[in-house]
Amino acid sequence: MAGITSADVARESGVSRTTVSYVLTGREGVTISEETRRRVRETAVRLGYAPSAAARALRTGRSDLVLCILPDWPVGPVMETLLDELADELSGRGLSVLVHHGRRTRPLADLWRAVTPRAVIGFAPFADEDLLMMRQAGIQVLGTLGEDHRPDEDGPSETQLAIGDLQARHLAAGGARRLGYAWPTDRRLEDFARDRLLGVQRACVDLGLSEPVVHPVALDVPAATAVRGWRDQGVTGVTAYNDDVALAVLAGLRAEELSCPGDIRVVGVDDVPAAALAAPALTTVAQSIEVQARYLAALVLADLDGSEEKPSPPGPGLRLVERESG
Amino acid sequence: MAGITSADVARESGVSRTTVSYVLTGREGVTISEETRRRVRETAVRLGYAPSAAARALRTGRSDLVLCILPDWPVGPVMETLLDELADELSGRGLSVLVHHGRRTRPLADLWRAVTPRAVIGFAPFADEDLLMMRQAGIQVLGTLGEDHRPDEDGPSETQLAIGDLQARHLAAGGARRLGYAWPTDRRLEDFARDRLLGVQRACVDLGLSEPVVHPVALDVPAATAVRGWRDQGVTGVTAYNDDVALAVLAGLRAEELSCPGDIRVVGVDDVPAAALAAPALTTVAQSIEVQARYLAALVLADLDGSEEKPSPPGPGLRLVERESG
DNA sequence: CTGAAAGCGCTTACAG
DNA sequence: CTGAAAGCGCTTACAG
Repeated sequence: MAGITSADVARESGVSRTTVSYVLTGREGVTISEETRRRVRETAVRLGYAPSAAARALRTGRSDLVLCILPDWPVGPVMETLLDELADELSGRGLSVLVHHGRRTRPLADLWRAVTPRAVIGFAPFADEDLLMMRQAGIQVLGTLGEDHRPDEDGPSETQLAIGDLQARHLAAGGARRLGYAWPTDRRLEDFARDRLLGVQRACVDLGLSEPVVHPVALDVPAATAVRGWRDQGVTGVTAYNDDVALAVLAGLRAEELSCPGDIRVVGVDDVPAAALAAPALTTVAQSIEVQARYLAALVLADLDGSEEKPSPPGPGLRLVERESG
Repeated sequence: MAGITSADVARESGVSRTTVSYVLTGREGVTISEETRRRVRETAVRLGYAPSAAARALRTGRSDLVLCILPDWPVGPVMETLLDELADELSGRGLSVLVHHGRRTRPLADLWRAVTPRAVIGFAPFADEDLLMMRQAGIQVLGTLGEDHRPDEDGPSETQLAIGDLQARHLAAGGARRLGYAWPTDRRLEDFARDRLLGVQRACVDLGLSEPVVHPVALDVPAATAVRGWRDQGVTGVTAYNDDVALAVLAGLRAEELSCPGDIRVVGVDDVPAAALAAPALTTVAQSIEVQARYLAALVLADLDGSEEKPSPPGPGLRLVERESG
């Protein structure tokens, strides 16, 4: 053990542990001479003292960690960016972001008990029981589906609806009268996919188009079957669940020797790096990750500061990135 | 606070906290009646008792967490899979994997102090100082570049060399006499890229080919310039740093209206999902993630069990996935 | 076979 | 302005 404790710092500086603690935690309302403060801080640095987080957590019941729980499906580059941004925003306030890639193999409780985080951010829904326990333990719990912050609600997410809506309207504006929806075969994505599809469906109703034609699309193989289906049903524009699905659709189009955008146009979601490099380059809906990250960070910090008023959620911040595919 | 402590369980079960601790940690060498054990365990479950990890960490100086430090560049789906597998392997032994996406904004020490992990796995090199401090604190530190486990060494990684070698030999076997290397423009990837390129270079020497022609390739735009360069220099086979880079090369080929594999063949690394969907489908070198994950897990568990002999490292486990591009 | 007690390192009322 | 002391919840020699 390195084993440099606050007692060591106290002894070296000729003060009590109380004073060391006051100085180092920057406690307000205590008057300690500037001279003493400097001496303590200097000694701490010199000895390479870092407070035991375990002891602090035990004493205060709280750590400086923010725990992010990811869903059990591969999250992709967009989520990665979001987490990076979030970590950046929070590190300025002494908070560290820790991520759990959540195959839920062990009870979630084991995890947050072990971490005693200040806040838990869930990128997948929590079980009601977990939610309750964490709240009882005084942990700030943020749920997020897309950017929405409301773990308790069950209705479709506004953002997901807006994504589908934007995709559909773009294709309709380009002249498509009959749309297809490329549905991910991965079961774990169903919740998101449902809401996005609903957005497309509502837009179709609104625009006087017929119901979108849904075909399942796997991610690892050209979506030839789905493409043939759409072709035979007179579909000229396909909204894909996300860019990964859209890539499979484009591959299916090539396999069936249909032209894109000539025969069928395609629009994805996420603007992953591969989208710009696809054949043809993929038109897609991008979300402004920075805005989401800042909002999440603001939520955590507002709680940290004990401020009553919560920051107001940003809009969906969607942006259509127009390329060649649609 | 939920606030159910071992004292509560002890009182409810009519035993001492000592006994509760012995029963619940499954301590060997103590004889406690089966009857008592059952009663304690049952009470614990009934009360929803979960030991305070902070207290346990303070007392024992160790938690059940394994901390993974990622590099500050986007890691992609391969790393995600690796982390998932690792978490799976370790969860069976009561260990939870936590990931830190490492823009090194705060000192690393703050992080591991706060987590008191049992082991730290670095997917990017550690500073010597951090390494020393963690070791001193009794934390098991594993470094990994690719799959190699040797944070201290400086020479090129055998695995990275082998990747480049395999790429080059495949293209040469297909008839290419002059190779190109697609070098990532992202500075943070240089260490890996250098070793992989070195592997290609050595293979070229070995095969009697001329030096590979290196061109930088950005990830967000078709690599038209690089492609023109290779064409003008008579290159007929391009080894790319990874699949992302290869995708940009394929896009550049299309932009320059060169055929692939007809004019220039391309081989990537990683076998990301998008590789199979590229135009043309990308030939690539895949690593066996499961094997790496198991090895890493075995390393952690060997230390946990205090076993002297370390598991022997698996080979690179490379596999050429042959598709249309090369 | 079981219990009383010490102690991990911190923070924080409380007393000077 | 500073210090002695309690206590967070656990584990673990040690004594019965």
